[in-house]
Formats: sequence, C-alpha cells, structure tokens
Amino acid sequence: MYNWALARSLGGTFVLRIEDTDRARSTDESLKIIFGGLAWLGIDWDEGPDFEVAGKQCGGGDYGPYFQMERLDRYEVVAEQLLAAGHAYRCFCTPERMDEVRAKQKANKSAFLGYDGHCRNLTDADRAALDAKGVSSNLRFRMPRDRVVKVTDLIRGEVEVNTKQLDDWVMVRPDGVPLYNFACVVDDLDMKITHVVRGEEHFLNGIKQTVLFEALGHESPQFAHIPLIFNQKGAKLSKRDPGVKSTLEYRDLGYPPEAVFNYIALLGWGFSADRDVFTKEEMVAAFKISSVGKAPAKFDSDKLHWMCGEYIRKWSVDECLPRSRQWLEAALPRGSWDSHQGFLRNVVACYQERVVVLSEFPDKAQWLFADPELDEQAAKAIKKRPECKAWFTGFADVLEALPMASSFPAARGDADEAVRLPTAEDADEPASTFATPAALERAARAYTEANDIKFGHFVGPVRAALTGTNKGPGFFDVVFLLGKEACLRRLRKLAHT
RNA sequence: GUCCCGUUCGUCUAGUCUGGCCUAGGACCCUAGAUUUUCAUUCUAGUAACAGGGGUUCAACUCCCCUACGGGAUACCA
Repeated sequence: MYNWALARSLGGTFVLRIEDTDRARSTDESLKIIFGGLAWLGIDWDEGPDFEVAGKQCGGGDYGPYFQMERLDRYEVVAEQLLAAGHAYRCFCTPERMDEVRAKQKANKSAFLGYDGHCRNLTDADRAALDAKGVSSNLRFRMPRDRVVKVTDLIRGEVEVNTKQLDDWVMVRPDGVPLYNFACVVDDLDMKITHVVRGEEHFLNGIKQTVLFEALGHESPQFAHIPLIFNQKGAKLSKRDPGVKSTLEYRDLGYPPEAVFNYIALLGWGFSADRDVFTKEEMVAAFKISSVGKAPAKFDSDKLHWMCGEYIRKWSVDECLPRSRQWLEAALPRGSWDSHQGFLRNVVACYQERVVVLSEFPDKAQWLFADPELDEQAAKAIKKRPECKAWFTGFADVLEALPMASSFPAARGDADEAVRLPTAEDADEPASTFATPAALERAARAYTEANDIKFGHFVGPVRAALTGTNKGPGFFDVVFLLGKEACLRRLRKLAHT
C-alpha cells in the first residue's frame, strides 16, 4: 500500500514483481492472495503480471517478465559477471556444515553468527578437486571486510552498519535458482527501480544489496523500511494470530475494501491531526513517505470494525444493496433477488446502520424469511407481561382488517416501491394502496388507546413475537416489512402458547 | 551473544526535523447523559499519555547522553 501511495503521489510507475524463488512458498494460492487482495483493495499496478483491477487492465511493461522464476537466464549472466570480477565465489559447504558452524559459534558466545568464509579463498585446484568429487556448490557474495556502509533510509534517516555484522551471503543455490537479495538487485537494476518500500525486517538486506549494487557499479534505489504491524501481544503480526484474516477472508466476510484500506493506511501513518477517514485520492494527495512512523503499530480490530460501519453508513441504499448481494442472495430462495428488489432494498435500508460487515445482513434479516425462535430477551419480554397474549390476538385482528402488503416470498405488489424505508419522522406519507408504516402506526395507537394499553408496554412483546428478538428497525417498519400473513401467523401462534 | 531500530492516553495517532502558541489535540475503546417504541444511528460530556534519569537552555514532549523496556536482523526464506 505504501509503495502504491508513494508511486501515485510522485506520479511514478508502480511495479508489481513476483519474487517466487522460494518454490515451497510460492504457490498458486499465494499468487491468488496477492492479485486478489490487491485488486480487492483497489491497489492497481502499472507494470507487472496481467490482472484486472477495478475494471482496469493492469500489468505489462517493458521490463518483464515480472516473475523471477522466468528471469533465470538474466541472473546467470550477472552471476558469471560477478564471479569473473571476484565479487562472488563458489562455496562447497553443505547446509549441514553451516548448522554445525552456527551451533559452535553460539556455544562459544561468538559475537558473529554466520558463514565463516571457509571457501572464500579456495584455489582453482581446490575447486577442481571438489568438482571432481562431485560436490555441489552455491555462489556466495564476497562481502568486503570491516567496512562501514552508510545508507540513507527514507524513513529511518542515516544509518551506519559495519560489514563485520554481515557474512558472505548465498546468491545462487546449487541448482541455479537465485536467492532474494541477489535476484532483487538484478531486477531493480533491469527494471529501473527508483524506490523500494518494504518491511523493517528487510533493513539488513538493504545493506547487503547496497554493497552488491556498488559491486555492479550502480547506486541502489532509495529504500524506505516501514515498521511492522504487531498483534495484541506486541509481536510481528502473523496469519496464525487470533482474529487475523487474510485479505481475501476480509473480502469474503463483506468488509468494505475502502474501510480496510483506510484502516491499514492508518497503521503507521496519519492523514491529519483531526481526521481518520479519508479516500484513496486524499491519501495519495497527502502522502509523504518520510512521515511514516518508525514504531510498529498494533492491529486493533475494534477500530477496523468502527471504520467498516462508518463506510457502510455513508453509502446510499442503492449503493449498499448491490454490494450486499452475494451475502443476501445466498440466504434467499433462488430467483428472489430480481423479483424482490424493492423489498430487499427496504431490508438493506433498515439494517444499513446496524451492520459492521456485509455478511451480517442475512443473519440480521433472518426473521423476515422464516418464523424465528424467540431469543432470551424476546422470551423475557413476553413472559414479563402475560396480558400480552390478548394483545397479540387483538392486534392480529386489527391488522387483518388492513390492506397490508404480503409476506415474503409472496409478491408484495408495489408496496416497497411506494414506501421507501426506513420511515423518516417528518417525511410526507406516501400515497399507497397498502397500509404504510404511518397507517400501521395509527392503527396500533388506536388499538392501544381503545384498550387502555400503554404504548411502550405494547411494543416490546409484540416486536418479540414478530421478530424473535428485542433489537431491530422501527416497530412499524418491522410490521410493514414482515407483511400480513406472517404477522397474523406469528401473533396468533404465540397468543395460544 | 552481536548489530540495528524504536518508546506520547489501554489502542491508532497529531505535535518532535525548524525548543516557547502543549495547563499535550483528534480517533477507537470504555463510562455517563440526551434523542427514541427496542437495537442501532446521531449528539453532548467524562476518564486516560510525553518510559526513567542526567545534561544543554531563560525555556524541552521537542536537542544530547545514559539506563530500562520492546522489536527486528543475524537462512542454500522473503
């Protein structure tokens, strides 16, 4: 995201490169998460693999291919060049030997942990002998000894590191596949990369790469190492942390992508002193890489959820309805989406300010689609007023006499077109051949007055009988939405239990 | 072990570069109240922080040093 924001704010080219040289981790699944996740968040790229993001075809570019495993020829050329120049050498040490070396270093409390330079000064004859024995070799970078490398990080400022801390790192595996630090440098050069934004854990890699860039006779791109994101315990956020989901899981749960984007942007960066909610465009306009914080931020799902609600409430109902489709539709009989647009629009309108993620809709509206079980609160509300059984019967009779809209899944005529929920207090009453929420209110109030029932007492149990819960939209909107048959059925059933 | 980085309300942050406008601002969370037929929304109010110690200075959250704590790196992972 910060890479994207930096490129966009500078008017640069945002390049997506797939670093897939670890074949165990580079799977179709991880690719799906990268492309799908970026696309969902609306992070588009100018160069890179082909993929469609928000209707825009991303990818292409003059410096491809953008998958490292398709660039092996290129790494081989540069490796030969470095070998010839003496910046690299072949190492015949096995991983097993390296384990031993490190174990010994640890046991001796050595200040230095890493490759001991065993093969650094092998002669041609040594190498020939080992080759003859069939010992495989990898390629290591010959790190200059005892040199202070100074880098200027866009976020961290000037930092000095002595190469004593760094060992001769492996550039190419025995099978010819390069490792991250090497491939990265070759590609950055070939792709004319000017800025690299990456996690803090890569800081030392930046030093190694800087030295390699020098060996190749080039300056390194500008580096910006951003702080990590922490879990609740204060350690690097991991997929395994409770409550943490992959981008695609957030998508599938109906988190608004704008909200997730906005929330993540806030982890390490502030838009302004008094605003937390902003658009991508506003972020791009305000973004400065140097103002990204240096300290890691804890991931707080409370604030994420607040942000989600904030975005959902901002949408118009007509925007919210199609965006909720996949979750709502899954809970409906086949084909009802198209035939019940007006009704579903009203359902969404009633719950828009009551959900935090879109997948909550079907659950919240469940009572409209099937007769509900009473939850604990609802049962209590009814039990508290035994006299309400008589109200159920009486009110059902009142409703029966009214020209109410039908209950889902029956056709509701044009009731939902005439009445747009939620009912606003001071709105003019729509002309409708069906009983509107306002008409239902008049009838209900007339009934309670005639029978000397306190209106406040009346609503609780009746709502419970109708919806199975004590939460939800306005009472008259509930009655209107539920429709005649279901209202009568539920009231009369509970009147006799 | 060694090196590097960091530390403002419980959390995300503004302010720190360019010391005084900071009796430290906003947001989330929490609490209380208002509105209401419930819930939610909305609105109002409240609790709550410059890690500690030295220096420099007329003046330090802001600059310097030390300590403590936290994190990262130290792979034939990225």
